[in-house]
Amino acid sequence: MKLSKKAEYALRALTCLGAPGAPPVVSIQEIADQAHIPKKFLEQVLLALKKAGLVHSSRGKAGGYSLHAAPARVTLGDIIQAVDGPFAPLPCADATAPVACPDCISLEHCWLRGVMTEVRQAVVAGCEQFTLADLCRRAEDGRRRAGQALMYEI
Amino acid sequence: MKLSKKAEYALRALTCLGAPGAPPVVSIQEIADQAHIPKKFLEQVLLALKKAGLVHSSRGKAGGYSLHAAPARVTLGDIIQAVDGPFAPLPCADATAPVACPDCISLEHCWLRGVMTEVRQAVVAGCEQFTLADLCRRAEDGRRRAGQALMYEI
DNA sequence: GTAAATATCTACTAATTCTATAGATATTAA
DNA sequence: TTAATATCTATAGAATTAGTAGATATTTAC
Repeated sequence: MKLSKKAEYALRALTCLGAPGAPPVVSIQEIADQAHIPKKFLEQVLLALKKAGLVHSSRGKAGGYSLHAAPARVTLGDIIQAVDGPFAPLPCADATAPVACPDCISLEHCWLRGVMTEVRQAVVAGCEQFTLADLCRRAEDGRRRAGQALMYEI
Repeated sequence: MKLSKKAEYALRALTCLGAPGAPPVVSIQEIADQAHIPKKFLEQVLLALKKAGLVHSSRGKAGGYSLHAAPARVTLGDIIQAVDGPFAPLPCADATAPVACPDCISLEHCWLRGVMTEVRQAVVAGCEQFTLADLCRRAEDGRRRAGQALMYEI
């Protein structure tokens, strides 16, 4: 029940790509600078986001990253799961590939499984109430209200 | 988003204490045997549960642990938080003692804070739908359906 | 009052996961 | 051909989690 750095960085990076006025392609270096994220670590994060289909990348000079999916159709849950793997309080309560827990009886008779499956669903629902579009809006609002420089001139 | 061993053991230990036919007091050793939990580790778990007021203990010969609160009034969330500490995706999104995150602007202007606060609430709600009484019922059902020996004769 | 069974406390070790860094390679545009 | 970029593999360091060890205090029964 703690947001990993990887997930936090993913959120910051994506809100950077989705900020009003952001250029169509942004390099790792620039994201790292804007969002204060260690560059080499950010690499890994972006790679995970790419693998999950959330961003698109282009190589070579003037290369970089851009949002792939529409911000309104990407949820907070999608982002977290892209970098941290699927939500699963227990191996047996995984949504798509449940595996019996080490010292549990069996998948069918594990009483914790049903409980944890419902907990997982609650978490997913809690994360699906926010879209990347929401996050970008909130991030921009936050910068405004803090009197901070906006990320990009618009 | 993973159930810690501590929390899992806490759940197993408490359902052991709350099982139908359970004696009024159960020793650490017996809980460890019944629930297959490393005894010394279980010690720490029970101490945390005691500190949180979920169990009562008595020392000396014939001492041991018993449930303190009514099982119907203890939620899954209470149990997890008793051993793992408060739910807080970020330090700034703690329910009772929010603290500004290391490299965030400020408590008031952090846009992630609002988001994570709502996520936390969703998690808490998901955990509050289950009471210890529910868990005990499910655990007993599970043992029955698995054709396992029941925990205590009734 | 002594022995045995119990909880409690403090400290430590081992294992795992998370965070971050390093360095080499591939790709692209100018 | 060069410079700027993404990509890949590996590893190091830090933090957290899981588990163990051993000494101490308390209570009951005899």
